[in-house]
Amino acid sequence: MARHLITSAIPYINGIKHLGNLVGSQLPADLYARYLRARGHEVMFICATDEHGTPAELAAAKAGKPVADYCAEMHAVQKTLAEGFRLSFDHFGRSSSARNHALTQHFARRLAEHGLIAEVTEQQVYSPTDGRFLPDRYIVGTCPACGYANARGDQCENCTKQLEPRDLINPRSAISGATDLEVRTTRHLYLRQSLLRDRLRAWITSRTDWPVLSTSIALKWLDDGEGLQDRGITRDLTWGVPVQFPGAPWQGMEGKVFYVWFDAPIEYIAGTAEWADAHGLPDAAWRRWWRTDEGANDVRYTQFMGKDNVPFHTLSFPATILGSGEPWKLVDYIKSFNYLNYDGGQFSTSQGRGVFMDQALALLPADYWRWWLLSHAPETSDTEFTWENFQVSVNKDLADVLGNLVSRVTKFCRSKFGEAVPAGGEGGPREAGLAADLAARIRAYEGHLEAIEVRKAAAELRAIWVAGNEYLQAAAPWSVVKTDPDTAAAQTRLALNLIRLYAVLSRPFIPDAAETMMAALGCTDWTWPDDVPAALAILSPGHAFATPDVLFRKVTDEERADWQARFSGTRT
RNA sequence: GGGCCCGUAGCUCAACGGUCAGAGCGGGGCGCUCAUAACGCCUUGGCUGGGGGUUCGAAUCCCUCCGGGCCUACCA
Repeated sequence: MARHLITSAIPYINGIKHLGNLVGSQLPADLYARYLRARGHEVMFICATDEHGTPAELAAAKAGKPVADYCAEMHAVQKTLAEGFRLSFDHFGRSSSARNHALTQHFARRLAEHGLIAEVTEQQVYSPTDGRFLPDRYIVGTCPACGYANARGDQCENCTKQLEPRDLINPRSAISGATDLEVRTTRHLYLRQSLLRDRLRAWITSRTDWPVLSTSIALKWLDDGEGLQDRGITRDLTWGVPVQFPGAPWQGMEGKVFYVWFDAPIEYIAGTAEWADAHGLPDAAWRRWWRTDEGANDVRYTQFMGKDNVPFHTLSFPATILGSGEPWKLVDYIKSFNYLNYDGGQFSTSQGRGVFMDQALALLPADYWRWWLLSHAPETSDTEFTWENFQVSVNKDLADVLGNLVSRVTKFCRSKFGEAVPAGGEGGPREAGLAADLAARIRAYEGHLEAIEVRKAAAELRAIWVAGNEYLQAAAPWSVVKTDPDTAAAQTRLALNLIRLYAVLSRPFIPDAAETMMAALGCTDWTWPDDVPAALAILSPGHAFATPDVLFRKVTDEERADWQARFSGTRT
């Protein structure tokens, strides 16, 4: 038994996430966590909401609510949706928690003590009308290169030219439209991560087993141009972790908070502390996951994230950890994902394009989405969601291959032997062959899950389901029963045990259906099939079962067309 | 502008520089009748984006062009 710490990139607070967000971190992290638990490992799976930053403040203002209230409400919404998708977090925390405030301030102080914090005075655009400093992209104006009227201060979306806010003609606030912008002097803390460049490079180049997506992005940031740049870690905002606090090694930082990307990854640690608090456990309970001097030496830490998050997890956060000089656990493996596109374009939270988590659950149960998303996870390149593909995949894999298998076996048994595992007969070469075939496939399935090869694992699981149908077709108990009832009974007994085996194996992907299968069999034995022949004999003669309802229904052409039309525009 | 990733069958994807480039879906045929008109078997289908090069051997390595995507440090 090993100990696994798993974190998913924490979803931003300003709204409900779409399926692309889900498949890019939380869902594959859940698959991995569920698999490792099934194998008997000790798992700590942490996620949270990322609640700070300008967009949260603006979203709250738009909703007409205090930002703290808005975040609390949206956290509750996201927590409910996570539960709806059966994301098995040990704790779903909040980056605004007291724990994260304390830890973020702790790390900042430690970094300062090691000479890794610089105070920098700089000029930034301020909008008196909005009462806030404006990030570059919140300043819009006419592009000096192409004349596009709504170019952003960081880049013109029309001609893709990189811009500075001062380049814009007739600049105005993207929030209020105000034009009375002024440049003000402000002072900020910078993380001197350039000083850690060599240590970071040594660490990253030693991670030879990471996906190329993870390492190539990190190396580019380390070596591009003048190399890794120092990074501002504070902002002039009100909602966040205060920079000025008792014991802070700097002065005059009132009214400033830490940058969201500084405090967000620290929430992985703080979220584990929140977990301990929620269970009334002492600090040692969470520190044994994070402090290598307090028991975390044998922990394997895996992070899941979309490719846009990679720089922060390979550079900024490790710089924080390394720079602290304290024995905090560094990540062992970073699994990063490309993007899921929607019907020829991108999913977009800001534009309301695509299918969002709440909408998806209103259409179909979580397992349908989990299966499609995981079996099509964008591991090597961006992947496209289309309704046709979704319909075909769900109907064929879930309804026909797995669901119908459960149905044909239980109904056949009910009609010929009654609703109990039949006695009599014994297996022969065909049954031994099936067990051997399944054993080989299960070992391959385990290998793919341990390597977090999500699509390959899904394909192998499907092949395992298919093997059941192949066996039934070859054994043909519906024919055998006419002349040799004992042999048919043995075949049926094996087939019923196959359902139990499939419930165990499928649970990481489709937890609800797995529970339904197991419940129908009146069984609670979720033991992982290390010994396949033994696993195929757990349900013994006389064990009663119930013929379940349709496990997965099919998506009709009418529904597909309806959904396609309904989700073709933007969310209102 | 710079960097990275991707381009393989109608579709979604596989293939440590090494048997004939493989699966699933779709198409065609056969079988079965227990089952959600479900299942199984067979079959169809590719100049691996174009062009050059390295090599005994290239989907794989190098160059170049074309197409798509992402990042480029103040959105997160």
